[in-house]
Parts: sequence; C-alpha cells; structure tokens
Amino acid sequence: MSEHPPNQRTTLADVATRAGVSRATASRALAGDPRISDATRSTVREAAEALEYVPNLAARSLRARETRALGLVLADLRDPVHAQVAAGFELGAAQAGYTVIIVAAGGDLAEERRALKAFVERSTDGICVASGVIDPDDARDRVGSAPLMLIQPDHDSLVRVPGQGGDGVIRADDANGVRAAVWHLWERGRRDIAYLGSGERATNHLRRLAAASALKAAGGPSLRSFQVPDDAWTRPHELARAVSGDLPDGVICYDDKTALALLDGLRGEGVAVPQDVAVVGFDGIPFAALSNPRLTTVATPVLEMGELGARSLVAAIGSRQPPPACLLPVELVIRESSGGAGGLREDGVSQGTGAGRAPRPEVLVGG
Amino acid sequence: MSEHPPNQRTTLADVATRAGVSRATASRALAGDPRISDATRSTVREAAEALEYVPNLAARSLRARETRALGLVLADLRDPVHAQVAAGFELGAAQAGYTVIIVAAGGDLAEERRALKAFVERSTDGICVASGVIDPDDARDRVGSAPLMLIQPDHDSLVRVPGQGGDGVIRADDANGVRAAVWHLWERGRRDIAYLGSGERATNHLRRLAAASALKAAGGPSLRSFQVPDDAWTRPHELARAVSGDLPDGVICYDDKTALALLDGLRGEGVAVPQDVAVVGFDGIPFAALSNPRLTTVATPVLEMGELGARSLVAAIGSRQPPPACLLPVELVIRESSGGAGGLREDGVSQGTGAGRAPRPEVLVGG
DNA sequence: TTGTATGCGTTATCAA
DNA sequence: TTGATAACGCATACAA
Repeated sequence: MSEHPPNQRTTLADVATRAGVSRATASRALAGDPRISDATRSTVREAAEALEYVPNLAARSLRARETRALGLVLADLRDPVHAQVAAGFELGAAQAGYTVIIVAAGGDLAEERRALKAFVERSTDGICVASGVIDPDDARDRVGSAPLMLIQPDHDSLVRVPGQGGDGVIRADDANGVRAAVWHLWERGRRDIAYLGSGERATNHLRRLAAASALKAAGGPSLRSFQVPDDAWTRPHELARAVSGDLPDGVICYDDKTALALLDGLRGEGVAVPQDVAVVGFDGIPFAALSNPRLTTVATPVLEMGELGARSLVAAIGSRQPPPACLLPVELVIRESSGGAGGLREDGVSQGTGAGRAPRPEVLVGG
Repeated sequence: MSEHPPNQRTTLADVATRAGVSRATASRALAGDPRISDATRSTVREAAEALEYVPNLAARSLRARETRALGLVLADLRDPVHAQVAAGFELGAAQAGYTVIIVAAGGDLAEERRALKAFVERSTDGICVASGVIDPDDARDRVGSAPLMLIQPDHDSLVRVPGQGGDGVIRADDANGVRAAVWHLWERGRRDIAYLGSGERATNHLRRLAAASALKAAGGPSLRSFQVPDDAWTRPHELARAVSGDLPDGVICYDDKTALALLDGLRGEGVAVPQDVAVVGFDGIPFAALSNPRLTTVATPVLEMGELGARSLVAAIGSRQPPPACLLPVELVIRESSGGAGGLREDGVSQGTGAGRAPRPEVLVGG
C-alpha cells in the first residue's frame, strides 16, 4: 500500500472530487437515484465521462452481495452439443444482464467439484451444470445457497428417476425420442434393430433402455446392442467394423457424432445406407442435415435448454424460489439415412436444432 | 447492513475466532506463509475445514488488485471454429489457474465494445478478442492497462498489414493455406478455379486475394468469385445454385461450413464432386473428415490458437511485457472432395484440428 | 437534496 | 511468530 503505479484506475472518489460532491452523492447520481437533483446528476455524469470512470465490480459485489455473474460447468466446448448449450446459456444470461464464467470439466467428477468450488469462491449468483457426472445431491450440497440448475445430468440417479428429476433439472425427453426412432424404423419394415452406445454413463443407458422397451412393445425381437468408447467417433473404421460383422437392418446411435462417423465407416466397408442398414442419430446437430446420406436424428432443443437454464437461474435469483424442473420435447427429424420422409418433404439445416423453440407435449415427427 | 439472513457465509474472521487467532494469522496460515508455526497452521486449517470456509474472491481481488480471471469475447459459440478457440482458451487459462468469462458478441461491434467494458469493470487480468470485428487499436484503447490478445482479428486493418500484425495478435497463415489449396487444384489439372466467399469481412477478402494472386502466379486465368451471405450455409440449395449455373472445375470455400453445405447442395443438383468440380474448405473442423465425399480443407490450429491466447495473456500478466505476435502455420489436408491424396494415405478425423501442435515454418500437405 | 460514516472480507504494513 | 489496524472501492443507514 504505498507504490502508486501512476495509472491507478479512476475511482468513484475521483469522480466525486471532480464534480465537487461527496462520494455518496456521486454513487447515487450514477445509480440513477431519484433523490438526486438533475443538476448534480448531470455534473456527476459529466465528471465520470471526462475521467472515463469505470465502476469496480469487485468492490460493488463485496458490498452488494451479488455479482451478476453465473457459473456454467460443462464437459467440453469442442463438442457441438455442449457448445450449443453454452451458447444458449450465455444468451439467456446476457439478456438478463449477467455475465458467464465457463469451466470445462471434461466429464471428470473431481473437475466438476473444483468448478463448483470456484463458482462459490467467486460468489456467482447462480450455477449451472450441463451434462455433469456429479451426483445432483452432491452438487446441491456444494453450491450452498446459490440456485443451481442441472441440464441433462449424466448421473445414475437419473436412470432411476423417470420423468422430470428433481428441482432445477432440465432434461430432454430422450426416452420418448428414442421410442419414436424405434417406431420409425419399425414402420419402415426394419426388425433387426440395434442400439449403438457410446460412453458408459447414465444417458447412454437410458437411451438403450428406452430403445429396448420400445422394440419389445412393438412386438419385435430383443434389441441388439453395440458398445463403443466415448471417442470412437474419431475412428470411423473401427466403429463400422464393430457393427458390420453381423449387420442389423437398423441402428440407433447414441449421438450424431457417432452416427456420422458410422456413416463414414460403413461407406468404407461398402455397406449402403439406408438400403443395407438404416441409421438414426441423436441430438440434431446442424451437420446431421448435411451428411450424405442426410442423417435421420432425434433433435433435442439444446440451445433452448441452455437458454432456459440461464433464465431459470435468473428467475430463481429474483424470487428466491428454487427453480422448477422441466422436461423438454424432442423431435424426430426424418432424413435419408433411414429411408427418407416417404412423401413428406425433408427438412433442411437450420441454425437451431431443428426442434421448435416452444415446449410441446408430444414427440414431433418430420421437419 | 442489518438484516442477517441467518445463512451468512463463514468468513475468515469466523475461522480465526474458532482457531483462537487473529484474522491476520488465519489469513497467513491458509496462504501458507512460512512464518506461521506448524501448530497454528494446522489449527487454522482444521478450523477452516470444520467451518467449510470458502474464501471470498471479490474481497481478495479488491485487496490484491488481481482477479485471476480472463475475459474472452467471441462471435458465437455455436460455430465449431469459435467453440474450438474457446475450448483452447479455457484449457490454457485453467492450466494456469485462471477462470474464464466468455461473452458472445455475435460479430457486432457495439457488443464487442460492451464486452470489453464488462471485462474492465470486472478487472479481468487479461482480455482476448477472438475473430473480433473491432479495430485492434480501438480495442487496445478500451482495455486500459490489461494485456490484450487478438486471435484472428477480422478487421480491415489486417488486410493492409500482411504478416503478423501488431503486438498480441495471433493469426493463422490463411494466405499461405489458400495458396496451397490453389496449387493443389492446379496440380490436379483444374484451371477454372473459383473462390466462394461468405460474409463481407476482412478474413474473407484476405482469402480471396490470396487465391487470386496464387492463381495468377501459377499462370492461370483470373480467379472467378462468388459471394454469399454469412448464413448461406444453412441454405445448401441456394448455395449450390449460385455456383452451378456456370460451374468452375474447382471451388475454394471461405470455410468448412460453407463447403459442406455446398457439397450437399451440389448433390441435389446432380453435380458430382470431385469429378465435375473439386471442392476445398477452410478450417479443418472434425466433420470435414466425415462428409461424403470427405472434404479437402485448409486446417487451422484453432484449439492451439485459443490455448496460445490464454498462455500469452498469462505470460504477459506475469512479466508485464506486451504479448508478442504469432503467425501459426496451417495444413492442407487432402481428401476426396478434391480428388484425393493420389497415392498418399488420407487422414482420418481427430479430436484436434488435424494441424500439428507445434508451429512449423511451412504449409504442410497431407495428413 | 446532500453529506458523514461504516462495513462488505481480504491482505499487507507495522509493531510487538 | 503473531496481532492490531488500515486500506481496497463501493453502497447505504443515518443525519442534516
């Protein structure tokens, strides 16, 4: 506390001095306090302008006990789905005047915990975990009194709790989407249907279970199942070989990345899609509409989920109520990889996910 | 300052009290100050543990004049390239113990300025603008004394300044990459080469100019040129129609999104790639390796650029030196859409960009 | 309508 | 080795 590196930032006190008023008055004037006379208000504003005053939010936060910042933990920004969620979250936050701190935890439990701790240290006004592997209850414990949202949590407890999940959980209706995919394949005459799973976590199990039960309900044989590692999509040959040995006539993939890689790999094997096998993806990333053949997929409203996450947090901050749970509808987008729309037009690519913005009660079919 | 919502967070004072020491001692003990006796240190640590003490970074920042936070402005997280840059930036920041505030400015100048202001208000220790449209000098003015990095700035001044650009500018060697693409097409016997530009900003012009001069240098005819809006990739038909009316035999696209959409659109028009026209993209996004035909592209080290951005900021913060400029090499990845590697093996998809991590002096060819 | 004084939770200075 | 105390920059309760 002695070296004055001469470029100290101008502070409220400087503004006050220049305007010839007290710090309190300067503060109130800039805050738009109605009790301040127009004359002083403009004097102060001019002084602030002239000195290029920028408020110090650390100080303000300390005093006001709010940071106007939200924390977002996610697995990996490189993944188009997570990036989309992040984009929506940032959008929702920005609209409400909040800034976003993002931590990529790589699907690692310890990292997720560290991220939560970082957010608590920074006193973020709200915290969101997207696709987290952390136990929701554990997460709730760690965030203290800050409102918490969980978007598509990937923890086992979710498999046991069908439907919405607890407070503050935003989920897509994965089960319904997978069901629609199975029905679609069934309707196209496919009977030897397989689920190609990637990763070993809860959402994967959930989707597999949904596929199995849908196939059973349709009166089909039991679901075939393939399981590949998380990063298998980076090795299309391997992916295709896993499936082509005993080729089903329909494959529902864990996600679009995997499905697109499978398409690529199958082409290498000389397997024709959809003639030899129909392929369905999951997520509805934009590139699913640009593949050859174009990919039939269960589109989830990822951007909307992120946006809703942020909005819910903001609402919870304002109301001091816990944010509600929400189950968002998904949409089966039928394209070439499963034989096409059959008379209906196919949908094109869009900036969004292909899913409608407004929650709708049923699984939608078509584009 | 009177209502005690009983769940006040435990503060350092609480820890000190419980440990029976002064706040100063508690602070030093937790900071690992060597002058504190082992006995008190552990007493304090236990107290902190027992009370689940979490330091308040706002207070610390206020006092210490550093936030250990970095600000990142980018256009849109939905874009795979920007998301990749963000991922690299977050990675580099996290490795150095910094957290990242991200603002998506949508390529809008006013938003970018607002973002910079927000970062200054939050006293981020360093600021990075990725693909910003803001004038670099303007940006430097606005960040005050905080170190600033610019990753692939998209401002006209960059067209005029070949090579590196000023301090703190990280660029990929776009011009060289485009040149390599032109040579590649030329070598494959393509003569009627076109550039398909998207957007109206500087990087687009830069790439077009590079293509034109390379074609001229090769002794070819003058470069044909198509220009489509930023979001044209969401309308593949339109994109294809723009080109197919007077079809060139080689097209270099502004980016991979556009190239992939073009592939899709051309398929609709019955145009064969690469037989009728060779297509080259730019960026090296993972899905470029999964298209059908797989996309030849100029791969840029996007993840590395983000990571380098963060590292450079951290270095600048430590050294109080302005961060240096850096021009990163790109890599022409030859795949099917331009006729394939011709004897060389083609590369597969990888998590990264396909470009080498270490800067290398020349444009690389092949996978 | 404005000013005075205090405290938000830390860390650093100085003294013991 | 530790403690008292003063800031950091701001917003507010209370006085005037």
